[in-house]
Amino acid sequence: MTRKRATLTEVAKRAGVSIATVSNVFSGRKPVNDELKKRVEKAAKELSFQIDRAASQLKSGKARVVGVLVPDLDDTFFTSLISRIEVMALKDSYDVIVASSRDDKQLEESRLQTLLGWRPSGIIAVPCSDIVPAVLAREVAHIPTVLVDRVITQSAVADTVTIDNFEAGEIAGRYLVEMGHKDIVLAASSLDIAPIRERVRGAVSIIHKMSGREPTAIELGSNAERGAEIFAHWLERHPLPSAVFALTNVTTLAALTALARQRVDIPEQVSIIGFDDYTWMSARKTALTAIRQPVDEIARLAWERLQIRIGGDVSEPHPSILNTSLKVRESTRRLADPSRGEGLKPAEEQPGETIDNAAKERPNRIH
Amino acid sequence: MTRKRATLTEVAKRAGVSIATVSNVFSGRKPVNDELKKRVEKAAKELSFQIDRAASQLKSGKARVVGVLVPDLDDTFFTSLISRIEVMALKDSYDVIVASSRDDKQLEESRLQTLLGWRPSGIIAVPCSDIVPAVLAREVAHIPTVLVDRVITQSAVADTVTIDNFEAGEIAGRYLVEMGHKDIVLAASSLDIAPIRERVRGAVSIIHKMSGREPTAIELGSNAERGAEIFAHWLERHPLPSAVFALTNVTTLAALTALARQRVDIPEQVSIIGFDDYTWMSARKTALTAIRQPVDEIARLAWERLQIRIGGDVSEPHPSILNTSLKVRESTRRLADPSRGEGLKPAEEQPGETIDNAAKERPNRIH
DNA sequence: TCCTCGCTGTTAAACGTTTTACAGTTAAAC
DNA sequence: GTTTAACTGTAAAACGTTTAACAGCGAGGA
Repeated sequence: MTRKRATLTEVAKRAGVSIATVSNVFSGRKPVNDELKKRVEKAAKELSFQIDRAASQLKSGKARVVGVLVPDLDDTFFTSLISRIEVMALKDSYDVIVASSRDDKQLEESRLQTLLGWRPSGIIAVPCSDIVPAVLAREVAHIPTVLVDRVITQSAVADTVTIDNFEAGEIAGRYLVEMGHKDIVLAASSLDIAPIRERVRGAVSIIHKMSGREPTAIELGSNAERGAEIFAHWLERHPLPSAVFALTNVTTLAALTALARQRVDIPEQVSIIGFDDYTWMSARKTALTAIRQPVDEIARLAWERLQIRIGGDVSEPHPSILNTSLKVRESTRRLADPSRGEGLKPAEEQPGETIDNAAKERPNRIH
Repeated sequence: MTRKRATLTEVAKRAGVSIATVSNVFSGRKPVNDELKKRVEKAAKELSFQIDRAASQLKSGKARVVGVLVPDLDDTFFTSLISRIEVMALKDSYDVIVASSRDDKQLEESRLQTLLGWRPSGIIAVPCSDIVPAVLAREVAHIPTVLVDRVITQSAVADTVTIDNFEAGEIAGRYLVEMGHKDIVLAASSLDIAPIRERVRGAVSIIHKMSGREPTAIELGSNAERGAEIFAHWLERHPLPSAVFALTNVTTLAALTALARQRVDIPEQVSIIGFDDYTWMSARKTALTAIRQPVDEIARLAWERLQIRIGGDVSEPHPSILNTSLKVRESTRRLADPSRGEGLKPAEEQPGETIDNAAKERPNRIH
């Protein structure tokens, strides 16, 4: 199986040049005579030679890898983030090492530690809790780091890219109240997660301000199936709310599953706003109205920040905060007479219409 | 930013031992006196030292990385594969480098080439077409390789893990015919992909055998949105079929989206069988009946084969073929009188019931 | 003609580990 | 009391690159 791979030396010998020349041909650091270059390339091809990254990295100290850590590789939000990061990484010829912390603080530390062993050019991490991993906090001065999504912007020790979670809560809350909803349930994953708390705060505050009511927040965890059970259980012992606002894509799934199991009609009996924007949300008779996170933008910005840091920038940690938008589709119904709890039309807006807050001031926005 | 990281030598100096001892403490290859070990560990912690993988790998030749190549990091099937592989990799303390070929044969080659540059312990690849990437074909003798999913088992140059695609087609086809469906559409991604052709073959053959009818196969590509448009367009110029069998998770989404846009009721007007089994499929009023691929099993087997090869096994390429099952839920309706094309009950089986072919002979099955 | 310069190519010294061969020390065996 | 064996620790040689430093050699300027 393992006939040893060709080395610089062998290629050099075969092409009748020094190893430095071969190295130059591959790295392009110094010009090489055309005729020699041809010979080297021929020899390399014949031996199917390829630079050994370990050796290259050891000597040069440069890595051309980034480590990406996420809390869950089964969560579409994180994988779509990874997908986009991989695209930009390729463009700048970096490779990507992925690791999942599985929402486990301890595993997070150890995964980060091994990631660091690669001496990567940088780390993009979605922490699994508010508190920045100790490894990262310690190492942040030595390695470019960007924290994404689950972060408290204020206290950050590194660059961050997040959405305006409070505003996301507000947008959904406002829309729901405007549609006449009063009895609203907030389907959170876990209130231990700062961004989730922010979304709740945003929704609660605007709902209270506009309607004087207090929405109910329930925690469904970060597993859809279990979340569905919890929610179903909750539904059994409470009167049907008129609307549900799911705060993550997983709780969206959980709520939808529970509602479907109990044969609750959407939006006739219960309106719902989901979180994140995925194809399956439109692949239904009553397409889902949802808060859309700008995943592309998040990934782009994270990569941009990382490159800036790799480039040697040592300025203060830079927080980027992006805005979400509401994709209005068909899962929220207008209640004609709020007090009666009954209405006519499913939704006023055109399906597909977007209520975008893009025009509003974007604090800390790059450019 | 980049104060240099501590090295073995520095730790050794601080602990007052030789670098060999420090190395032994970390690798555990040779026993080290407890008192010394303590000293070394203390020194290491103080310097927040961590073995440099590049150096380690260069010297030892062992990598503890595997490269994983998939055609699309936005496709849940592939990411769930990666998720499971990452779990097993961690268990055996390997790291995972991911790369996407974006269904581009040329990119596939180059991604594979760079992957190889890491001198990984092995490669797990989902090729983007039938023909095995040239790099891999050339290198397969030197590096443990497992090909997954999109593979022609017979001609494989390396270990393969696939599902029985023909059988998957048969299962769905048989079920549909048994439910009284005759006018069936096969929503394929691309007939250039061997497994898809097999699924089509399986469905066509059994449908023909049982009902004498020929289903129509249409190609929707591997992008859900575009697929939806193509299918919508097709629907406009053809009479409604009584059932759709979607052959991939993306075409499932595409078909569902198109059907929803045209306000077609499922299963009243059209029955549908999807592919793959994801949470969103159950998170709907009429939960989706679908062919389930055993993703866990696929990942487990792929990893197992890889480990066997890494262990030095040089026997003939080993094909593993897994069986799929039909998750019967609510999206297929029984047609009472096939000729009339109208029926009564949505489905005979209990929702959630599984028609499993597990008991059948499993060719080439491990164990 | 001599000197300098630009252009290419080479030599050789690292980079931070792993690992072999060896040395020293103590315990067990005879 | 000597020999052996069992343990631990160390010195030093790689691993395959990158990258100074340097060398050879025409050409152009003085």
